[in-house]
Amino acid sequence: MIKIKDIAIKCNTSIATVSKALHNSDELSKETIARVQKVAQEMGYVPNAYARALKMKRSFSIGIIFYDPTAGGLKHEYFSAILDSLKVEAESKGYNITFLSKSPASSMTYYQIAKYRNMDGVIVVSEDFSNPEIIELVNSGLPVVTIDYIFNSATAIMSDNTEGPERLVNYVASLGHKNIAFIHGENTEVTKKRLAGFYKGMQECGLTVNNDFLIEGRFHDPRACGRAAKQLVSLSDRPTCILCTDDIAMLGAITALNQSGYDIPKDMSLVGYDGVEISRIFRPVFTTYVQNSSELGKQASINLISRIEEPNTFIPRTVYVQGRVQEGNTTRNINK
Amino acid sequence: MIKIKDIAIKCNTSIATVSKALHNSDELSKETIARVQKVAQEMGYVPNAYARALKMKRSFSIGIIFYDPTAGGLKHEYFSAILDSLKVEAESKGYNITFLSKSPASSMTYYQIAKYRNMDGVIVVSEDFSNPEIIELVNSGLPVVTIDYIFNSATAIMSDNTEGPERLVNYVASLGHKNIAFIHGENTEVTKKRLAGFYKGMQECGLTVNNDFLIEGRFHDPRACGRAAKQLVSLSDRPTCILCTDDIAMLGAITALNQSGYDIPKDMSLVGYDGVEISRIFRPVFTTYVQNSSELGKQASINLISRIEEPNTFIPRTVYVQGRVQEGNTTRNINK
DNA sequence: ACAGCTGATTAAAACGTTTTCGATTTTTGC
DNA sequence: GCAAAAATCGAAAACGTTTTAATCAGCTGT
Repeated sequence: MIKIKDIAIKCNTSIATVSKALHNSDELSKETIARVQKVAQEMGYVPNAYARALKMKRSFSIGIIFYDPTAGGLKHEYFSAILDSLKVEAESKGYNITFLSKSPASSMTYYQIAKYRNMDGVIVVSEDFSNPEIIELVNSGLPVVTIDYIFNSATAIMSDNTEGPERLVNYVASLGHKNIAFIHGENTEVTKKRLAGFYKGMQECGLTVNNDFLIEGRFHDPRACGRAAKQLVSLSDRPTCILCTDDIAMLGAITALNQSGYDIPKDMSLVGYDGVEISRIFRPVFTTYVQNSSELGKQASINLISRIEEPNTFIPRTVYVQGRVQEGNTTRNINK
Repeated sequence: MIKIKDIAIKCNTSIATVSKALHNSDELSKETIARVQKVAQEMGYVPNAYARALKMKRSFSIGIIFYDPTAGGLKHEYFSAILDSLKVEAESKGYNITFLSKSPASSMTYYQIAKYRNMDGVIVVSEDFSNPEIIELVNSGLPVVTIDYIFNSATAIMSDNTEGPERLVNYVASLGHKNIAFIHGENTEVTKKRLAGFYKGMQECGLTVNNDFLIEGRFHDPRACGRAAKQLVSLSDRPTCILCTDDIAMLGAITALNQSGYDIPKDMSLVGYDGVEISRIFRPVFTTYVQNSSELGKQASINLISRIEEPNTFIPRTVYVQGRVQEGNTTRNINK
């Protein structure tokens, strides 16, 4: 392992000079810089990030906590997308990503682990923000950005759960649908926001919400959604379009309705949520609301890094990231 | 940031003693150890991994390279699973995971990045092992484990692509199928191995391979698989069971055959490959070969860590990880 | 009473950097 | 030609640890 000192010896100069040369310091002559850099190159010098971090008190690495006790299935795709974009953005600014995770070996808290590993900041994606360790971390003063949860002391990046249903309703209304059903998720924050968006959209389009058309399903549960869909089509006064809990659940609705002899979208229009891969691959392509998870990750990085690099101008803020309506073939234009 | 020196001062002792006390060194008296640890605890001391790594020349962190220029869709789920299990295993041994990735900012190679960040070892998951940087890394002497590719200088963890089709054939043969078709992928290493497994399985079951039943599709391409499936059912002498390229592709076969009025599995048995989430969620549940990607990740960690910790006893080896047949409902027992 | 132990502690070097500040040389202005 | 200013360089401290080797006090057995 060749180090700065070795270069200094070979160049007949001091380590201070080598360090400066490698950083193109302007208090050195052009010639020295060139000479040192050439030798460094020839000797195959690679700097040592840890020594550097120790001195500079900056590691240029940001930690990511992905705490999901339930390890929910769909989460993987969502998290992958966030991780990917977050990584790309951070790397483009010279930061790298390391996982912060509790090892059974030591009993450090998340905050301690972050400190231990000299993280410049942390991005938290969690299912459970009431975890005391997460709270400790957020309040520790270490730069933190949370995704899909708002602490008032940290910046939060939120996927917008109201705008989605609102826009979907507007879209299907524009196709001529008036009797629109909504198979929504369990009673959670997300569900509340989506319902609010649904009502908002209906109102905007001058449509009235039929309470029989509002059914509670379960997130990512195709069978619950299939049952609910069957229930809806069995109504004497039936809807022409059903917004499903999410794309995975919608698969159940498609299967159930197909088995009952309904063609999608001829006999019933179906709308999903999330825009997972399967919604694009499946035929017919799903009409759905594509969560912009890449943007979530990107925003998380951008905001965390600016928090790190400009600590004085920092005020915690909340960034809402919008998705887009994917106009697929599971919805029929009934205007024609 | 409180450090060892602060504890030493408070304890009226030397930093050497504190360091030893924190490591329960047996050259210290029980009393000193207890006293120091108590004070450290009270002062909220957290060690500094970088300083430690600098001195010990061990960082207890392992790098992971995920190089996938095509960013293929399915890859996400596969990679997530590997990453997850690899992480868990490494963490349980006190290692953490950091992403090694090329930042546009600097022009370091993967090897240099690994060195720069003091990685103890690296796990490589790549689509393209001919990349010169990957080769440089593997030959650098740094502990490396590759997944799904064999270099003779490093340990490789392989998912078995021959055993899968072989077992699937055996399974469907046990259900009474004799005329088995195989929609295979493009002409790649993986396809060659899977075809070999297919032939092997057929032979074991005393079945003959009908060349009309061998069709080239494309990985993860539902439409190609759908077309191939239609072609197969249009044959006068048609198969009773079709092995599809993979689960995603199989979705296309299901759709295509459903549209042509075929019921799965009554009129045609279908078999997938990979065992992705959708194969479990979809109804009917897919009969498929579940790749044991968790085991891949786990083995990668185990082997890398033993390579790191016992460098003398190291010999590069290849570990094959088997999957299992998921007996779903897309295959019919035609014995009955 | 003394050589030799044992057990507990610590001083100091080292890991590979960055950076401050002083020293030395060169250039500038007049 | 000389003082002042500018340019260039280097010594040394610091970042937070671990570890080797040395010190020191208190015992042992003769």
